Formats: sequence, C-alpha cells, structure tokens
Amino acid sequence: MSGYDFKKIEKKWQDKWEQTGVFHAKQDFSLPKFYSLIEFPYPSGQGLHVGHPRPYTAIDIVARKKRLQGYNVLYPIGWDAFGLPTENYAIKNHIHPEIVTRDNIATFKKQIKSLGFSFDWSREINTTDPQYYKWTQWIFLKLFEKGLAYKKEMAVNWCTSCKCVLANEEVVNGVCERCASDVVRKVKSQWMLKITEYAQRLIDDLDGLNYIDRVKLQQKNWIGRSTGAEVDFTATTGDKITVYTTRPDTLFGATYMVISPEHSLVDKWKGIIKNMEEVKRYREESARKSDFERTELNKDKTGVMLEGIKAVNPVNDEEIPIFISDYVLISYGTGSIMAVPGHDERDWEFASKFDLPIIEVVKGGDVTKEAYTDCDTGTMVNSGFLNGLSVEQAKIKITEFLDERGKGRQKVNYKLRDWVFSRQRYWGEPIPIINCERCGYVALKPSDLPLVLPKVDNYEPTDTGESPLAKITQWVNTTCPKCGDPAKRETDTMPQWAGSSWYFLRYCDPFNDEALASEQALDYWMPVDWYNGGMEHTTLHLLYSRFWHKFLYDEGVVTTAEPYMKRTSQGMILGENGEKMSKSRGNVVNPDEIIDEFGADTMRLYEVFIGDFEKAAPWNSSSIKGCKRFLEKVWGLMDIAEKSSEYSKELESLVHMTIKKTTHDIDSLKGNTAISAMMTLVNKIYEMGAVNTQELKTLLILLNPFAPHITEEIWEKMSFGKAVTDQKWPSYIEELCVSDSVEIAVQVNGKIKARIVVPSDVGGDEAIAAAKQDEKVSTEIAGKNIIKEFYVKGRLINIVVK
RNA sequence: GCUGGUGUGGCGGAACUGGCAGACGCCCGGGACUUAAAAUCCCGUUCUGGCAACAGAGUACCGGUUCGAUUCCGGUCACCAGCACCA
Repeated sequence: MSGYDFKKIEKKWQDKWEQTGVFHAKQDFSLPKFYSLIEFPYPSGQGLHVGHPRPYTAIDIVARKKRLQGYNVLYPIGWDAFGLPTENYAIKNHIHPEIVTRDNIATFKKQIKSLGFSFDWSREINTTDPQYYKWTQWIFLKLFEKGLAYKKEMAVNWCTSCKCVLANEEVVNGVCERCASDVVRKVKSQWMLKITEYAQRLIDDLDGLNYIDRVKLQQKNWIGRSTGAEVDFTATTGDKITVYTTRPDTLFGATYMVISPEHSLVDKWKGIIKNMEEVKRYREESARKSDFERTELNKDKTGVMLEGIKAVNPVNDEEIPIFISDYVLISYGTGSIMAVPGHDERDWEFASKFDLPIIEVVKGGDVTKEAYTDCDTGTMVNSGFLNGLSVEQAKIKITEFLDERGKGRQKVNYKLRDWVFSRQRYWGEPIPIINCERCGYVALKPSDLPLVLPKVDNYEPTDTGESPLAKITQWVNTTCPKCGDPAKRETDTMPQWAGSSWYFLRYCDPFNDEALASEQALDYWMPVDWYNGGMEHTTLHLLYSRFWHKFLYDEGVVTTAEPYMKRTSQGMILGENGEKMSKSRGNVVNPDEIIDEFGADTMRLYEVFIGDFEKAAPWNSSSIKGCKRFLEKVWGLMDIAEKSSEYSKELESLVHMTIKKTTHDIDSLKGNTAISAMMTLVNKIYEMGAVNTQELKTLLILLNPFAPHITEEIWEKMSFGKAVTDQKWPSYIEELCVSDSVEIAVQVNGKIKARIVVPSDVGGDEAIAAAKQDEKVSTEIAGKNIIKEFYVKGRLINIVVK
C-alpha cells in the first residue's frame, strides 16, 4: 500500500465536499433537526491562530456525528465584521475599512476551509453587508418603537490629545493607548437600550436551560438582583435624597450620607455649598478615574464634605453630614448612599479616615476594630423600636415603618445597567433615526432600510467627539419622515454587539428580503440546540443576544423565549510558553504551517487531543507528532486487513467498548479520551496482527468526525461502497462491552496488599473468599479480628482488621 | 477589589456516583535496523532507597469527615477569565 499523502487526500475530499454540497442543511423540514453553532469569528488582520479551530473542531465533530445519526444538521458560519480594530487599522494604514474587512475575510475563509470543517458555506453571512444590517437596524427600530431605546447623558472616555472618544480597552492606566495623553470622562448624549426591563426574565429563564453551571452563575451574579429598600432622606434645603440599601435594618446607624460626585444635586446646590471650589476640584479628579478604579476596596478613601447642607435621617430626625466621594457610583442604585460605618466595610474605612461617629446597631462584632457585616447572627441594639430583633426581622419591620410614613419602600435592585448602544465611530451600523427640531427623534421608515453606511474617504474621528459621519453634511442633512421639515440624521453608529445579537436567526434563512428570516425556517431551526463559545462572552454577548431574542419573542418574531438550549465553553489555547497567544508576545502559532507539515486531519486530532476542552492548554509542537503517528497507523490498517481478518472475541469486545466510549465522549466534549480509546484499539489491532472488515469499517466511521479526509480515503481504497458521510453511526451491544474476568485490588485496612483476578460476574462473598486465599492477604489478617469487609463490584475489596 | 474558575509525573492530560492515581500521547533513557542519519520497531519511564524482590512517600498547602478522599467539608496560597465602548 502506498504512503499516506495527506496533501493530496485532503485537497481531493475538500473539493468533493464543496462540489456535492454534502454538508448543506437540507430544506426538508420533516426531518429531525440539529442546530449547532459556534461564535462567528471577527476577521482580524492577524488571520487565524491555532486557538480558533479548537471550538470549530469540537462542534464539527458533534455536527458530523449527528449527521451520521440521521439528523438534518445546520452548522453555519459567517463574519462578525464591524468593529474597532478594523477601523483603527484602516485609519493607521489609510485603507478603507471595507477593503480591510474584505481582505481579512478572504484570509480567514481560506484558512478555515483548509481544515475541512463541515460548515454550510451556502449560508455564509456578514454583519457589514447592508442586506444583513438592514435587519439589525430593523430590530433597533422595533426597540425604539417600544420605548426600549432612549437617549441619556453618559460619561465617555475622552483623549485630550487625539480629541476622540476611546473605548475602555484603549485606555491603559488612565492614559490613551496610542498617544499616552491624559484621558478624562466627558458627558455625551448616548443611545441606550433598556436591558434592565428584562433583568428578571433573564434570571428566571436560565432555569430551563442546559448551560454549564459557571455560565449560569456568572450571568446571575452579573444581573445581580438584590432585595432591599429605598429610603428617603431630606436635605436641609428641602430636597429629597433617596438611597437604595440592602440593609435598611441598620438605618439607626447611618451617621452620614455620600452622594456620587456627578450627582445632579451638587449642581443644584451650587450657590449653597460653602466649599464649592473644593467640591469642583474633587469632581474633576474623579472624572479622571474609571468606575473600576473608584470602587477598588483597598484603595484609600477620599471625599469632600458639602459644607452648609445636612441631611435628616427619617427614622430619628437626626442631622447628619453629606459627602461626595468617588466610591459611590452614579450608575448603581440611586447614585447616593446612607453610610453605616458600623456595618459596611467601605463606610467603616471612610468614617475612620474622616473621624465620623461609628455606631453599633447590630450586636456581635467589635465596631471599634472593624465593620461587622454578618446578617445571620446578632441582634439589633441602639435602634429604638428595632432593639432585640434579628437582622431579618428588623429589615421587615423598618421597611413597614418607612412605608407607612411614605419615607421608604421595599425595592428590588439589579446591578445590571442599561446597554450603552452609541459609538462615535465610522465602522458600524448607522442608527436609523432622524432628529427633527419639531418632532424630536423620528424613526426611519422600514421601507427606507437599509440605511447604508455612506462610502467616504475620510473616516477618521472628528475632534469634537462626534462620529465621523457627522462630517458628511449631505448625508446628515435630510428631511423629517414625519413632517417633512429639514432634519438631521443620527451620526452615531451601533456597537459591534448589535450584529452578533441575532445572527443565529439569519442563518435559518440568510437571503430573505421580506423578513429577518421566514416564520417556517425559524420555527423549524430554532432554538439553537448547542452553542459553544468563549467564557469571555458570558456576561455581554450572551446576555445581549438573550435580551434581543426575548424582545423578538414578545414581538412575535420568534417562537421561543430563549435562543440557545445548550451552552458550552472552550478553554484557550496558550502559546508554547504557557502564556496567552499574542503578536506582542511573539508566541502565535499559525495553523497554515501546521497543516502544511502535518495535514488538516492531524491538526484536527491534536486540537481535540490537546486536553480538557473546557480548560486552557498550552500548544506543544512536538506533541502533534503523536497524532500524526496514530493516523499513519490507521493508514497501515489496510495492510493488516489484507493479511489477516481472523476473528477474535477480545477484539470484538474492544470494538464495542470503543463505540460506547466514542459515542458518549463526543456528546460530552471529551474527544481527547475518545481519541485515546481509538488509539488503544488500533494498538491492539497491531498487537494481534488481524482485523476484519466490519471492525475496520466501524473504526473508520468512529474516527471520521475527527479525521474526515483520511477515513474517506481509506474507505474508498478498501472499496467499502458509498462514502462514510452516507453511512450510519454504529451502535454497541452492552454485553460485549465487558470482559470475562477482572482484576480486583485487595486492601487490608485501606492499604493495597494484593490484586486478584476473578470472573467479572463474581458475587461479593465469593470475591472476598478468593481474596482471603491470597498468600499475602492471609498473612496480613492472620490472628486478627475482622471488623468489616467491603466489596466494590469489579474494583476493590477492603478488609478492616484489628 | 468584586464575580466565576483552575491547581495531578519532566510535559499535555486520564480516573464512573467516595473505591487500584498516572489511561492515551509527548519528551527522555536503553536496544534493534542502517555505512550513517531520519523514519520505524522493541524495552523502560511518578519520586526516594534497592541489582532485584520489595519498602516508603505522593494529586498546590494545612486541617477535618470516612473502612477508604484527586473526588466531600473548613481554611490558606498561587494562577487564569470577566468587570459593562475589545471581540
């Protein structure tokens, strides 16, 4: 038999698959369906690195197996192509982002195709295609129509030198990534989406989903539901200051208040605050910090007391001072807090630093040394009518008390914040809104979609902080769709998250111009049966897309409340040095080189064999050899099959065990152990020097999802008939998966003393009797009292003696 | 800091629901083949001691529960991911 020429073989089968369209999802909606999905890639300029194919391969294996099991499988791919890196590259190199995107996609496509994935390329989509983003804009208009898109003043990062808005990622240690100049927070009016309206449903509906636990937990904690109370304090100016607290029970211990530096009351009190100069300076300082820096627990607490104004505690009418401090964020709760230094760590630190009174209201700790934050034990003290109650009882009683007097109420709060949807950038979907002086914000007519991103030569940021689109006056100036007066277009674009929030719907029916997808197609394909993606998308992309899907469900566009039934997550492939793969670290491995040297099948095998799918694993160029050797051995099976096809019970049994293991392991993403089982089988065949046709066929089908090219080639060379893709996934016979005898470990007092071989169906008493016959064991237990005997079927015996 | 996760030989990793730790593969050592090298094949390969039989230790660290713990519980340490305008 000739050698294993992977280059020839892989080209041959890839061409064949492309010609026959064997992996295209069938239009027959009567078949059982399986929708498998990977996160569509962002086509960056660096091309693919060996990390990309890991999830693609894992889910490709699942998809290929499902096809062999008779499912109509949809395994699509497309491009999430809007975004910042492309735009920055375009600006730097003076190449239009559209061209950069087109070229990057071409590279990615070629690389991905060379791995022989069973993607349905006939459904390829691209978020930057106007025929695609027409529907992204359409969804936005729906959200706008339902009042879920609104404008709000929000802080953005502003580079004082580049004079443009920066993404958080572009701010490194408080300075601009590119020019190292200072970055300040600047307030701009932004489009927002009310994801908070869906917070409760986003938590509740997790229960029915098959997501890995840590994804569910992360999402729940990100949404961050808490039940507490709102309490209304009154300032000496007469203004109401409402705070949110999860500890209303500690109200008697509130010795001061803190409002966030950007709180509107500070502006209102401009004329009354005596130390306004100091306050102004502090506000400027905190404008330079990110929320992340501001809330760091171990940082030094800073703040300024507002002189000339006090607040009145509604429960005891005591006057307490008001501070501004940057550890209170405008974006969470009401932007102001009541401070209870006795029972909150941050308040305790702040009070200690500013010499404010610390009152103990829950007994149990020592508030002179540290805040006592335990809620489960301890009783109320120094709290008037709450004295003697538990924390839980006090929470209820105080909330009732405040409610009766109109000074407070129970309140559920979420950490989740609304989605900032505006970007002052060029390379994104234009927001289809027109601002009319007479009518306000007016939606474009759906018939005017897509609102195409104007093609311009100059897509550089403006120095006013507006989107580059603002410079294109003939595009900006238009007429109001409502009243016909001259009006201006919105010039902000959407964030990259927009296009990826609904792409899985478009795959169901990618070329429909009447709807984002037909009802029948959505009804048949949705929900996605299995969605795999990175852990890093757990709280943003995954929540955003669930939110949009729920909205579309409410609108009657889709028929399932949830988009994804199952969610798994791959670990990263690290560089050979164990560090994250990146250009700057110089440890990027290019799949092209691997494929050239070892072939796509070896590459695929190694991507899976490298380790636990859910954990990070460092790439190792010498380990790949093992996978290549295995495939060479598989190739060599043709010779063995020709020489001898003698039947052996042992081999038959091993084949059935391998079917069982591979079948289950693919479903639980444990391809690494499936491959090791197949390696064991192949090693056994070599040892025996014989394999029959049925066994070889079975092995080839089992291996086909992992190494599709070589298995098809051997199948054809052996004249086994129609291609492997037309075969059926093998089933196993449970009785054949056990061998006749087993080795059992024998322990005396938990220490292994011997191993005995017994028939696998042996009973406990017999096994223990056999163990006692063993020379070593009998000397160990001689003359001692047997206290207890344990028998674990087929595994171990433990004799406890004294 | 907050939230979630991870920690097993020289390396990647395996181990059902608490039951033989180290499957499978890489590296490495020895041997065969070869003028030689590569490739291939055979043997060995957790550590310590021993020629060996064997003995002892061992799943980040400390402690607990149990006949029995990589697995369960409490604490400590280290590392990784995310933190809302990166995707």
